[in-house]
Amino acid sequence: MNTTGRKLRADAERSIKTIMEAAERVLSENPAATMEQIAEAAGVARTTIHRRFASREALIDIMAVAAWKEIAEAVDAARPATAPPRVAMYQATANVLRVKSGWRFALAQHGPLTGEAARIEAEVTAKSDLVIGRAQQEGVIRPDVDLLWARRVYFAVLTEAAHGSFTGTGPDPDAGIDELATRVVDTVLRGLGPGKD
Amino acid sequence: MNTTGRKLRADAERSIKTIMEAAERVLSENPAATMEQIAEAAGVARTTIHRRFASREALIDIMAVAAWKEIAEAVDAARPATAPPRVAMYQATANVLRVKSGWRFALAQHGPLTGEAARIEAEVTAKSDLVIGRAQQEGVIRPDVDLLWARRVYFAVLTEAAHGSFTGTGPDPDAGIDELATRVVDTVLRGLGPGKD
DNA sequence: GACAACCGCAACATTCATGTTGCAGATAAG
DNA sequence: CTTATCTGCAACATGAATGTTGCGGTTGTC
Repeated sequence: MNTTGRKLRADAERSIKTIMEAAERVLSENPAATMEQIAEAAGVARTTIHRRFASREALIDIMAVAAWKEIAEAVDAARPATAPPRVAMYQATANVLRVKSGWRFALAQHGPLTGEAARIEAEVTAKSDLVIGRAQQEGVIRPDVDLLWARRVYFAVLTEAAHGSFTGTGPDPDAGIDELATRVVDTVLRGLGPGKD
Repeated sequence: MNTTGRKLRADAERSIKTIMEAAERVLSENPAATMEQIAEAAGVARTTIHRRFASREALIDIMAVAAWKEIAEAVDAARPATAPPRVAMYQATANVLRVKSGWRFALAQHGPLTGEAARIEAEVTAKSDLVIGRAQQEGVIRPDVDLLWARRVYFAVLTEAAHGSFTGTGPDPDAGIDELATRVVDTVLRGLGPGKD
């Protein structure tokens, strides 16, 4: 396989991309799917996968890194350190939902992450905590709320929202995502109950 | 193995119980654990497991059924059809959290459930919807909230709360659970933000 | 157009989990 | 106490998935 970062030919790069996309598709429906099934879905021979990825584990790890990089970009694009907390939360939620729809498997927790992926995940977590902390300082989150709990709840609802309901790229795929993001932030901050009665 | 419901000897029943408990322990830490590892944790020979359970799949399925039965009892004990919605929600949450702490693996989603377990899960879902629907009628949940979304959010937060934080049976193991249940219901209904400002 | 890289295919080696069988000794039940 | 059941152990069968290698043909690259 290719451990060295040597320059690859164009068709090889294409194979890698095709394989990772197929793997994501197949594994998101059946995490125990075999290399054979992935190869078939990708339209390549099984040996080609082994040529490009040292092992099944390596393939999954590389997918996780790629996915988490996109998540990190999605969060950064929401300007977590500078934008008003509410805006940052909404933006990050929408961006992350978009990324999650394409990396359902790679972003699912398969035990604790390791290596590069773990590092990026930690970065994302830190940035999330930053936003949540700023949100509390500015009164968007109550002062008595534990921030660790706040993050866990936010992640849980975000992940739940990402399940299903990515039904086909209709006329405007972003409309659904934007609405979903609004609902996530709204639910986490206001809850499901009435304000005061 | 034992397909027929014949009367088993006391030691056989004991084995079954021990195996299921060990399986829950081992599989909750590593869902891909082998029968060998489960047998070792249970202190029995691997062949004994196969004597009591037709296959790995059967073992897991039986565990799922047992776990969901306990969940169903936990929900029923909260009187979902008659108790005031807030009370029922709180009671069900506390009861379910207790059960979840002992059946982490068996209650995790391993693809859609089948057979008996699926039936019980559907029952539980129906009763949850009942409580949530009554909650909305009585104004505990806003009228504009989609009930399917409400259930999904509630389940997501409940599951999140069940992760970790079952640290040892201290002097009063229920104190932690009760506090956790309060926090779950409070978070879902009030959210993390201020009431009005 | 020449050369190197890449792919499909077939064949093989290896490892590992699952499930079975038979038997000798232990243990519950009546 | 007698009998049927249960367990551990050792051995075996099977099947499946992973990973490797070599070759002939194809496809980028310069």
